[in-house]
Amino acid sequence: MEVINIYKCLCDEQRLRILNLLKDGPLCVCHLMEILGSDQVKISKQLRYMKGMGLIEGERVAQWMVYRVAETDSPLLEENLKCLQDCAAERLGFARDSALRKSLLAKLKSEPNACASAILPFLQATS
Amino acid sequence: MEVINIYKCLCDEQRLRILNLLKDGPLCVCHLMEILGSDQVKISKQLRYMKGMGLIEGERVAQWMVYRVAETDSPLLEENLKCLQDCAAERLGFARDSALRKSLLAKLKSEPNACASAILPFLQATS
DNA sequence: ACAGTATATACCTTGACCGGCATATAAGCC
DNA sequence: GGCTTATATGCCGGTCAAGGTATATACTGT
Repeated sequence: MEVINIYKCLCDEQRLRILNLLKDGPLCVCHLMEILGSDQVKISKQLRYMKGMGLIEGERVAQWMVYRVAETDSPLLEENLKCLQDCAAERLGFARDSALRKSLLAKLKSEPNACASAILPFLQATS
Repeated sequence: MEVINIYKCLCDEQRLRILNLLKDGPLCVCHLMEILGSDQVKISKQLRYMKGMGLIEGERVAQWMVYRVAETDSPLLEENLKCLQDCAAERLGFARDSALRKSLLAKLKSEPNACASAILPFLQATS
């Protein structure tokens, strides 16, 4: 995970919001679309970009792709995501996004659909 | 100091090196040119960019421009510069740059020239 | 094999930034 | 007012990234 690449990912608001969501646990594309209120192509492109930069990893589960923050030896990204939560949360709507994420996952647990049953095993770690 | 703007400045290696130098105290353009081994136009453009983003401030002293990291309420930049020193110093040659900065300032103090006598008052705070 | 869902990619246009070169501005010195 | 030094800006061509639209791929279920 190259220093410059980390910053290249962090310098876009949509990517920041995605990373803020993924730092709390993996999500699949359809969830990101719903939480961020964006369209599939835009999200896919940002994910591809960040994957190319080594920040995130994707794993296919049936028809879905589950993305997560990549394991790393550099504390830089982790440190930034933590710091952002304190000093920029409201500015970027992180709280709203995280709340949406939480209610979305809760709904998936209480009313599992196909997608939910496919990805829930990956989400248990994060409630 | 906008979060995104901070990251836009941090995602370029030359700008990172400049910020790493300025975090230890103000410098003028000619010193940055010498330490970074780069040419005047490139340096000036990067400084202008970062000034536009609110990361640094410039002050004219006679013929020279003295640049420093802007005062800020957000700890994000400071936190990153600190973190970079630990986790990316060698990768980006920070140590070499800082050593050059130190020897340059030492030389300015022992053999003051026109430039030195103009900017030394601004550098006292940082040894 | 076919249809449907989820996701990725290709192509195009636009805008941002970078490097190189030339030139302009600002200040000091004679 | 000219000359020099220090720094900034304008223009241009190249590259990279973003948005939009269309299309391709991967997987599932029948």
